[in-house]
Amino acid sequence: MRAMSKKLQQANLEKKLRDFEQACRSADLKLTHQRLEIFRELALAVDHPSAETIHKRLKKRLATLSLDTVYRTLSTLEKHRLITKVETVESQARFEADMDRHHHAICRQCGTITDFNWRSFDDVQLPHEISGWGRIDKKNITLHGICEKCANAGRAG
Amino acid sequence: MRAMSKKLQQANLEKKLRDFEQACRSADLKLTHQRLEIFRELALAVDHPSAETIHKRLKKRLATLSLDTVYRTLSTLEKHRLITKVETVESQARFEADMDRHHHAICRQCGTITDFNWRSFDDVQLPHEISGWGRIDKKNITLHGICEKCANAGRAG
DNA sequence: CTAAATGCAAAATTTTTGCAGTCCC
DNA sequence: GGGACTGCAAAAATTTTGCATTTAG
Repeated sequence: MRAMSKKLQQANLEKKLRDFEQACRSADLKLTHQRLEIFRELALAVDHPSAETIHKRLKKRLATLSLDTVYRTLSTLEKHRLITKVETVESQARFEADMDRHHHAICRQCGTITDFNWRSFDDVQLPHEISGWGRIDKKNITLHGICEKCANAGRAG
Repeated sequence: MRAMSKKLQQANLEKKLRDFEQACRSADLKLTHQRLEIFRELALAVDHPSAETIHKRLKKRLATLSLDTVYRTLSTLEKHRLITKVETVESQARFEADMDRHHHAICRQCGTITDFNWRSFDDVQLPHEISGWGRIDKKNITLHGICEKCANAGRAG
């Protein structure tokens, strides 16, 4: 849902990686090979992968990478607010490296999570009913439904 | 966040239970003691409990109730759209029996999930960016932050 | 009666942890 | 070199499943 040229995507990824390295230094996190690759994989992914999925994908390049390192790394990066855990209804946790304000649409058929922006919503005031609740850090929308691809596959097959 | 008199709450619960029994009959789900009590516990709860929490609470009254029955029952009721799994970032799944449109505020300190309504949001049109995504069944807002109670506790202690 | 539901036990899945060795700074 | 990080293995936490028995309709 976010059109972007290949060139721009590449530049974007490189900036993200530079920012990541900087953030690790500031936070006294060591820039290990595994850590860097896990972050890069997540920054590159558009499907909000789980720890297991990231591990599976990296195994091809990093044969010795262990699943518990992936878990530990994701947990560390989340603690330092360099990545986010996505709120879902699934049993496996899913992650993203995009820390800009955005929202999610989840297909309950194929599980794909798609990002979208909604600037006018981001700035709107919350209803009075919840105004006394406390300090709000984030307001996320999650759409649930059936994506176009699955809807068509259902009709076809 | 939803003020309601005790009397109204009681009448509400009774209606929910009647509707539940009716729905079970229509769906050919047997009205077992356990099933009824699990639903009642969830309908009564305001904190969106996990399977384990429901089990713990019911154990006092239903000493023989097993945790796997709670899991199985919640799964069955969710499949029949009589309850919902709440989207969270936690590892334990949390449930609710309130099937009316509403939204959630989650405290990342104490984990409490609070309901709120936002009718004007429910009717608003989605941004163009996501309009071609597919068929949308639900649009949920989740607020993340620190609830008033935890904020005060932090300041005090 | 009969199909569905329960309880028990065991397994599967997902995530976390202790420890010894390795690697970044 | 020293503390943080990794991999291994084992454990913990969460959820699911097979099967014999019980129960609602």
